[in-house]
Amino acid sequence: MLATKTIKSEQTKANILQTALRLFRERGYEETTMRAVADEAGVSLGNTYYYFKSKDELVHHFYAHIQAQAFASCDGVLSVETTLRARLVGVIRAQLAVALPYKAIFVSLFRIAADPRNELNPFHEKTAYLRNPCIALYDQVIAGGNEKVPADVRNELPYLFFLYHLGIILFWLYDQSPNYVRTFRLLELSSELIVNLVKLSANPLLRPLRQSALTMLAKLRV
Amino acid sequence: MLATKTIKSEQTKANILQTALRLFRERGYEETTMRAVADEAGVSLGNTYYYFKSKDELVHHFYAHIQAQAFASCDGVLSVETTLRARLVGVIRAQLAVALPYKAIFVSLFRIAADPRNELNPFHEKTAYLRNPCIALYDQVIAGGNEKVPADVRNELPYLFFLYHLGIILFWLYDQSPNYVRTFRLLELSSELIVNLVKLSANPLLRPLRQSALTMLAKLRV
DNA sequence: GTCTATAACCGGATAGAC
DNA sequence: GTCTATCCGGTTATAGAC
Repeated sequence: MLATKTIKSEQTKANILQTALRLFRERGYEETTMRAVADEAGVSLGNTYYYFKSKDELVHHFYAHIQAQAFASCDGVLSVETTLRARLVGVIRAQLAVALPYKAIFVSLFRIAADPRNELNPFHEKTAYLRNPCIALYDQVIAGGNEKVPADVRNELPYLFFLYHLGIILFWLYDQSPNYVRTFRLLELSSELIVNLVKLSANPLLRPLRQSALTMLAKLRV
Repeated sequence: MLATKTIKSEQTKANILQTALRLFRERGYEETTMRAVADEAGVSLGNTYYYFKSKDELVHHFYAHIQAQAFASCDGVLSVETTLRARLVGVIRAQLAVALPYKAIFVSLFRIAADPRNELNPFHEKTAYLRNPCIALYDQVIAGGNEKVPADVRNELPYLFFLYHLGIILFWLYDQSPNYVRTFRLLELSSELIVNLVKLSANPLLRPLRQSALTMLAKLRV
């Protein structure tokens, strides 16, 4: 009896989620009303809210799904590329590629995740489980590359690459160009700049600049 | 007769706006309902919409109000400071000082203004009336400073400073430290870094890096 | 033709009955 | 677990007063 009920509830929940994801895809996020999700899933509005306490929560399930795909795709890149730049660009490209078909939904999600008070923002402790693997990914990016990086810079780089990757995503969200050519252009050009800057950071001429940059990062660390 | 009516309507409009700004301050943006604005102003909901066709429009007035104050404050800075760094830091400090008492409102607005599709976002054409004077301000910052800047860099710098200033504000929105000490620390340290980078940009050794940076900016220009 | 007020719509979210 | 009924707030329609 209990088992039957549990199974049924899981089916209902899965049904609602699948319906919602389909409608998000077909109509976009804002155009998908909770009433429409309930109707199409063949349940009541109240029941939909019983399983998902907000419309946002439906989007977060979708987001988690995409994340898993993206990380799998990055593994492929890291096992092939050997230069720092190719690995960095490859990983970001792989993540973008997975997200690309769902841009409209990511834009909507950003609205929630950008809120500093929202526990889903990319710097909140509650999203550390998402952020830390991502930083670890950029550590792998550097570790497997064949460039030498000064030790002090090397320490900060994974987190800086994580920030860089957030920046690219931010740009993408605002990018209105066809096929997001501007985003990919930015990625190509800025990654070259960044990798060159990393290489140059070992140069004595840039030592004072490098020192004050590292000091700044140290002082801002929480 | 006509004049009387016009005057009365202007008073009504001003009354609604002042009430809205007060409530935004007291309760925040999302917590301020249009019904509350109407109630507190002693007019009907319909009348509020007669004068302001959306809640966003009230926000535009709020922005304009703050910017006018901020610019006045910046004038003082620009007539006193002579070095590029002091002018840059002074102008950003002045703007932050004006915005400081309204942080709660800015945070709640950010959730809306961060949305690329929302007309309140800082890159939207509907906010050009705020953005362009701001870029012009940073042009003044550079023009009145006694540092020499290579002409090609000089061209891009006002917009880059505008982006930098948005970055500082973004950091501020997330900053939970008492009196926003982290934001001011970031401002001090990063501005020094940036001004040093601008000075170094004239150095022949950095010419390739500078060139590719400028090329990137040119290619990304819409 | 300028202004004000009331009622209603829409969609996200909740309460409480069964 | 599921429903119906309802709230809530942004927005609109409309009717009419001056």
